[in-house]
Amino acid sequence: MQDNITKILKAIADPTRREIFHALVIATSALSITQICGQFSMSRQGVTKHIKTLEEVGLVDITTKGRERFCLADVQPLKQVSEWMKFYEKFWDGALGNLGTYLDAN
Amino acid sequence: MQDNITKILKAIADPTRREIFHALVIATSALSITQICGQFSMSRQGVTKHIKTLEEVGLVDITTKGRERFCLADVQPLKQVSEWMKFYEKFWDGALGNLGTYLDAN
DNA sequence: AAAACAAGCAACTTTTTGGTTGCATATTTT
DNA sequence: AAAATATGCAACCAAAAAGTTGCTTGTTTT
Repeated sequence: MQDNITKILKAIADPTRREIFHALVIATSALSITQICGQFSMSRQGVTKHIKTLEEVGLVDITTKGRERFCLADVQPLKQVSEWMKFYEKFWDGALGNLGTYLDAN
Repeated sequence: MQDNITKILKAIADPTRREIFHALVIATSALSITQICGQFSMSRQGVTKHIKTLEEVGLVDITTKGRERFCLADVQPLKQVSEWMKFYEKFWDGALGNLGTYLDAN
């Protein structure tokens, strides 16, 4: 299909998914699907789908406990984004950042 | 419409756009639309569209010179992504985000 | 055992996105 | 001035994504 960094970027490119992810990161404990859905105005299935795509890229881990499924955020995949950006950070301070800085540094 | 960070993330979530952006960042000078298109197998209009969305979020600056339009990469917008991620970097080292806390608590 | 609850699956609709082709316009070049 | 070049614009198409609703399955609770 597509490469990993693309999938991760697509996952966080959606505002609802960023909200869900954020809610999970700041949560003091794992949240069940229903608990998460309760925080959004859209349908349960809509939220569930978003959680699923987050899970697929590893930004959310899910553990089943009885009839409930508890979600936890995992920031690890973001490292790949960070890694991708690292190259461009070299150009942070060049006014319009093109090669100059890069050549100097290498 | 949508907020800025969302637009920037969507822009870089597409692999072709990341390629175009990268080509511009490492270019020694501004590249014309045709020069950029030459590097891709898809149609000129396809590439042009991608360049346009990159321009809309500020990742590419364009200057017209006669009948040509020259493109330069601008990494600045990526700072917003970096900024967004900063919050989550705090959790970089918790093995699985807050899973530890969760397991301990049960 | 029946009712209530948590959640998944599947089908379907709408919108967005990635990509195409054809045509128009302005600028060079010959 | 005619031909060639660089590009934009608009319409169109196909595939993917976002979101909905209805039904099913398993687990608790009463």
